[in-house]
Amino acid sequence: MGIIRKTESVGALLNEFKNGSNAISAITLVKRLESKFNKTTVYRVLDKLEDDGVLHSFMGDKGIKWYAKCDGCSKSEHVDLHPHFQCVACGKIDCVAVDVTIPKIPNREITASQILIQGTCEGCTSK
Amino acid sequence: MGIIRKTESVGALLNEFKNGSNAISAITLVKRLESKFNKTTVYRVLDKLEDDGVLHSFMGDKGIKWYAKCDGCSKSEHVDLHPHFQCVACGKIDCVAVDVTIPKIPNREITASQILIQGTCEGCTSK
DNA sequence: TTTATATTTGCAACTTAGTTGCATTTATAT
DNA sequence: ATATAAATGCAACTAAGTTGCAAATATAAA
Repeated sequence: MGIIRKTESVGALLNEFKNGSNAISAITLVKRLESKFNKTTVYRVLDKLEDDGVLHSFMGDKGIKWYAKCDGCSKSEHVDLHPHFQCVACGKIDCVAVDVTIPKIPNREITASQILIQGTCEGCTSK
Repeated sequence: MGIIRKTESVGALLNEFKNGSNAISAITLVKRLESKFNKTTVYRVLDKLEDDGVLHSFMGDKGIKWYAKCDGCSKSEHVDLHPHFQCVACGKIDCVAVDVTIPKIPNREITASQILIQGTCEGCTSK
């Protein structure tokens, strides 16, 4: 069950994702907003925004949950099968629009894939 | 720093990975061996076996750590950049030997990739 | 074979990320 | 204006994994 009411917390979270295609970890959002909202609320609103197809989530390298704005997702269908890129130097993750072809695997039916590409981002390479 | 002594715990853990290319989650190993070894020991030995290139680890879907036997890894170089397949029905994960080509991304230097392919395995499809 | 010593182990306590139950508050339709 | 379902805050909890330290043990040296 997604968002039903337009509350302050929903606005605040959407605002965090307003600009940029960067992903933000759940725990980062909890910390950023902890003066205004309880962490339970943050986790719950993130959950609902994902249900609604507004955000999508995925697991980062250290077992923590990240969220990013959906592009072309709807309540009924999440098309966020794009890879994510994590800079091993600064830790930032963003969505990348490249297509990665997953080959068929004998005797398996593939329905989804989680691809985390790791390396160094532009800012960190030049340092 | 990898394994230095051949202790009972090392033997027990290696034994768990003896047959099959299946991955086993750290927490599963902790539970399987909890009558014989402390969980701290299990986590530490897994760590060392990874250092030695005997096992490799990766993150599963729910933020938990999985281990599998390395194939062609050494202490100095882990070549375990192969994808893993997780059955969404039974939860089992194994290493798959397919090659997935990660395209170059502008302004990023790619050093590694974590690919988790999800779907249904043979056993679960036929049910 | 004994001894010295560094490695390994167990234990308890801790950490981090996230979840749950429940009472209170609040947005929205009537 | 009010009823009511949804949203929130709080505290307590869970699950996976980590840390510090004292005790035990594998291995090399004598």
